[in-house]
Amino acid sequence: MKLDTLRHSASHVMAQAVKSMYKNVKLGIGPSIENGFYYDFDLDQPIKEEDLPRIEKKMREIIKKNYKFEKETISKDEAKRLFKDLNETYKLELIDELEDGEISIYKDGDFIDLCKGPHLNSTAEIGHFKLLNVAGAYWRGSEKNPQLTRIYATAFETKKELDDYLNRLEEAKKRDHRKGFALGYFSMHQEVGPGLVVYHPKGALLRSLIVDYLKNEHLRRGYQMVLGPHIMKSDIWKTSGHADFYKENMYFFDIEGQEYVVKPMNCPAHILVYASKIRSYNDLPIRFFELGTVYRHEKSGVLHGLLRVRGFTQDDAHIFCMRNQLQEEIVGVIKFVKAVMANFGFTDYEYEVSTRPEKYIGLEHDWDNAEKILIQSLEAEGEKFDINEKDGAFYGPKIDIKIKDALGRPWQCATIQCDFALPERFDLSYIDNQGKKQRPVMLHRVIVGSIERFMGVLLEHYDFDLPLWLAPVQIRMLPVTSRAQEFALEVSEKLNTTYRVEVDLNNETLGNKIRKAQQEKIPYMVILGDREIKNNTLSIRSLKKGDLGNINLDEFVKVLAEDLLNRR
RNA sequence: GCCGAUGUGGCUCAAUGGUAGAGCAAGCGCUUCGUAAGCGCUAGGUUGGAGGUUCGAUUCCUCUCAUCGGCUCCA
Repeated sequence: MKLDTLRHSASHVMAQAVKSMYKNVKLGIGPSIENGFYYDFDLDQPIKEEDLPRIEKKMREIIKKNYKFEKETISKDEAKRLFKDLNETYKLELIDELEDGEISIYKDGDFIDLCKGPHLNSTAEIGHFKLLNVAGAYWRGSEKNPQLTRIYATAFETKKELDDYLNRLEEAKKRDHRKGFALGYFSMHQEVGPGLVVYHPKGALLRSLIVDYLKNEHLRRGYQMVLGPHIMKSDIWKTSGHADFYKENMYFFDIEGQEYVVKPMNCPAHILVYASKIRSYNDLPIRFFELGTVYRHEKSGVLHGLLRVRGFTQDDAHIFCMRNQLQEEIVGVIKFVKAVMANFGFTDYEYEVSTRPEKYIGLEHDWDNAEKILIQSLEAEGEKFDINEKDGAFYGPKIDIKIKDALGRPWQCATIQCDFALPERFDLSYIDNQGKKQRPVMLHRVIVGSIERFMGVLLEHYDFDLPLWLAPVQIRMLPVTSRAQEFALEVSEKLNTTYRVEVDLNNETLGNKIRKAQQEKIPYMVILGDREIKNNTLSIRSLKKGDLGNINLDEFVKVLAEDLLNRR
């Protein structure tokens, strides 16, 4: 039995239950999805989360009655009459778009739905299900359409599979990176504004570790650092096209009658550096890198912790090259992404190629060409990918790379975008070996994407238990009694030239200090008491492995050095 | 932006149309302790903000801000 079939049948039963419990319900669609299913309803009154158990109860009654799922095929006209009688206006809209000929409907008990199937034999075969949450969703995914009430749910054949899935959801909730607000990483404030992050010591340290690493990796791969101002006159954004195509996301303001923009992207400054002198084909490719902080006016409803914010910093670079260098550059970036991500502990990727959208600038021919090169680059790297039709940026097609975390959830981080349009708009050129002016091609690319988002993903991936090189506090000294405090400070002095060390001088029991260090996910605890003072050794406790026994300082330093190399 | 929900001390949560209570955290004191919570005391809140209803609002209503679950959008 296919899970999809089971879930889709469960969605019919859910619709059946809702229709029997509420008046004037109109049905949207009710497909099975990756981890469950949903059904959309147009209702007179809202369904609330607390109503879900009642709907579940009704569903169980329906399942118990063991209705057969019966398929019937009728003509398009008959279907129209049938769903008109049922007052299912959304279904009528769907029927209108179906080809003429036979249309299939499914019945179970008194419930009829437009549906191409397949279904289980009867409702009793629906295994174990759970309604999860209620949400608003636009009819057919367009914000111009009315908003329906969507109930998300899931179903499995066995109770164990259902419980396992619900446990995974719990686990994901426990790992929520927003715990970092309480753990001293960062904060957001009503009075500062939504989507704007304030970094606290741990967060600022983690951020700077990530940023330092990225800087070094770029420099040794032939990127040059550049830096643009955070505000620029709107003129340059008119040239770039952003003032037209990206307007609703930009912050405009006025200075002495001049219109300015807080930069939402870093490309214009990089382009100005490129254009600042005559470039030879010998100079290409030129790779400009900036840890560029940008501000984008994201709609209030889309903000989400660190994963979607209004002010963020990108590890952004623009590569200017000749057309015949494009594929090599793209392959280089793909390799770069994989190297960086592996170093942070991510080894599972998903690739998507997004093609020309409705709103675009540039020539159709260039778009087609660029799409071809992106696909060839992925093939050259032996990577599988999906095509995301019409989802490119307005200036060019792109490859999006998603990393999968410890719980198997995909996160969009890296993106590689081809651009034939901006070089045209800014009249960029290089001199070829014939002494003639040529137009370079531009690549926009980020590796981790937004430092903010990446930190959120990292924290959830590791459940705050960061690898040693990224741990804000690497070692905490725990003196057992006040007699050991001096020794603890002494050892700390020796270690803190290389490592981030704290000494817990609180008047607490050892158990209490260990508990706190464990909760704060500090990788190494060094326990010091009379025994250690006497033998001049350290009692090491590892966050993950527990008591490692007594060793001397040199041996501990070796353990640390070893662990630092372990970047997974 | 849209649909729905939520908003109580630093954190997690309780309570009520008659001006709020606990645990953790914090401060002080006692305790000097061996691998995940020692004991006691103290302090801390104009219940997100504004307005309204009421003799009286934190509780009811309206607006607003923020957050959460989604949709659309996206790094």
